[in-house]
Amino acid sequence: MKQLEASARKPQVPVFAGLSGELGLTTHETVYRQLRDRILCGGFQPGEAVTLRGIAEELGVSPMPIREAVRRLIAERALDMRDNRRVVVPPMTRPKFTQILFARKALEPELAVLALPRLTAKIISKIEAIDDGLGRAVAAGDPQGYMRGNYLFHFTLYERAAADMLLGLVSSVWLQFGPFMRMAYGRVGTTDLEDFHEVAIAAMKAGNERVLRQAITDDIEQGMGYIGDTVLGKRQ
Amino acid sequence: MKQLEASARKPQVPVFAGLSGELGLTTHETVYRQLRDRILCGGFQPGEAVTLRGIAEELGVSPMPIREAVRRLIAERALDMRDNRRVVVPPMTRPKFTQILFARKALEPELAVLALPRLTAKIISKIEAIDDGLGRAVAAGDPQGYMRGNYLFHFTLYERAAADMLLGLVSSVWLQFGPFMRMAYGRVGTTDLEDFHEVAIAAMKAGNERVLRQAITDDIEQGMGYIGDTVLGKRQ
DNA sequence: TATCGCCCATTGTGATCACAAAAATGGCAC
DNA sequence: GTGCCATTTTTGTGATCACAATGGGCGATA
Repeated sequence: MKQLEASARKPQVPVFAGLSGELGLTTHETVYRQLRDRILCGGFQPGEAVTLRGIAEELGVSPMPIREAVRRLIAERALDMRDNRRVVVPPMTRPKFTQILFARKALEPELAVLALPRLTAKIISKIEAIDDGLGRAVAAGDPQGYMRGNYLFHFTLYERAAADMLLGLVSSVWLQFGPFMRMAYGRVGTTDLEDFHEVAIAAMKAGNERVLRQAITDDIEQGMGYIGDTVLGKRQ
Repeated sequence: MKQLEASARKPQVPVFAGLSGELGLTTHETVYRQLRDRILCGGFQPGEAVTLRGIAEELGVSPMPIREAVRRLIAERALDMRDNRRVVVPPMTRPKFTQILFARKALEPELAVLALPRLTAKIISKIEAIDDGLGRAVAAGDPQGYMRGNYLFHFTLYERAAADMLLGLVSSVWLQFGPFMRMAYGRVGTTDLEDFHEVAIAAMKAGNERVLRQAITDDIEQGMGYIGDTVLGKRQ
């Protein structure tokens, strides 16, 4: 069973209304967002193969928009195309992990500091609400909820920096370690971690640049250290 | 006149032998590299519209591989798709310029330092040869030759770092200011600039990490400052 | 002459088909 | 039972067609 009846060509409207309520989006844009969300929240396993026709059938569209969405994710290094033209969720390696850690520490604290003077009380309380939900997800043992909350916490802040170009770089970096957060947080509890998010929120309220920068840096080092130790083994 | 005779379907071999001698490459990969090279070397003007069918006819292939190549370049922010679905070479803005400068200074010196212990005498002399050619291009008033040489100088070094993930980020950054180097270097002579490449090469030979890091940083600041002042006007 | 509205060309999007290569499968010999 | 080769299936790639929307150009009207 393909989608619909086949042979009768579907009306090729550029608006995709089948999956999400958002109108005005192209099909491949919707597909892209779905795949991206799944990667960021741990919906794929590292090493898992991704086939165009497979995703196409799963989402009920033709392989064409899948091709474009996957091609885009490959460009962002969220997916990897092997020499045999097979598309897979790339595995983590120690060198790659080291580079990701460096890039995060080099870019994200700056984004946070750029956002700081542009924060409003409303945005800060929104971030606080996200952090509360994150805490509940941890307590409930819900790794995907935790990952989504963590992502939203950081990017709700970073988006306020109005620095699209840097945000794009950081998004690409996050897409590359998404599947490994899942591996790390899926198997162990996370309640024993010190919460630098609280420190960061306090710094936002106080408008303290130095403390915010340090809190984000600490959060990155702690989170990535935890992921690295769990997935790749203790640092040598 | 389309490509070949049309109506007679072309044999859809995944190997593209029409444009470059490199075999084993898909058509969209070849197209991607061509477009990318043109962007990096100033073959496009900022604001210039890029149409799928236009490029397709120009290169003598169907619009399909163009779609994938353009989609990839959009993901790397080398091209921009407007709301009207028109694809253009994105213009430069002061905020974007500031972000690019920050990202370059945050990432490229590190790549150079990572490459340093992995450099061989052969690689260094290759980089020296590139720098010589670059000097000749400047003397000959050949902006595209200068841009290509400058690109090769930096990336021949960076590639030795064996840090693919960081290299990908930096590549994306370069793709975003490529068209503006052209605007800057196309209209004014570049002979009055101090040559930090020489300093960098000396540091490579001496294995001096600190000097190399500083030389790359200086080169970035000088080059970007020149581009910024020329294209965007003096800094306010 | 200036401006508004209509028509047509252009362009991106999605679907479908054809093809080649790689992977998976099955059968046959030993 | 095991290993190897031929066949089948799966998968990415490229081409072509159909469609909707945007944009430009032309003519009519005030």
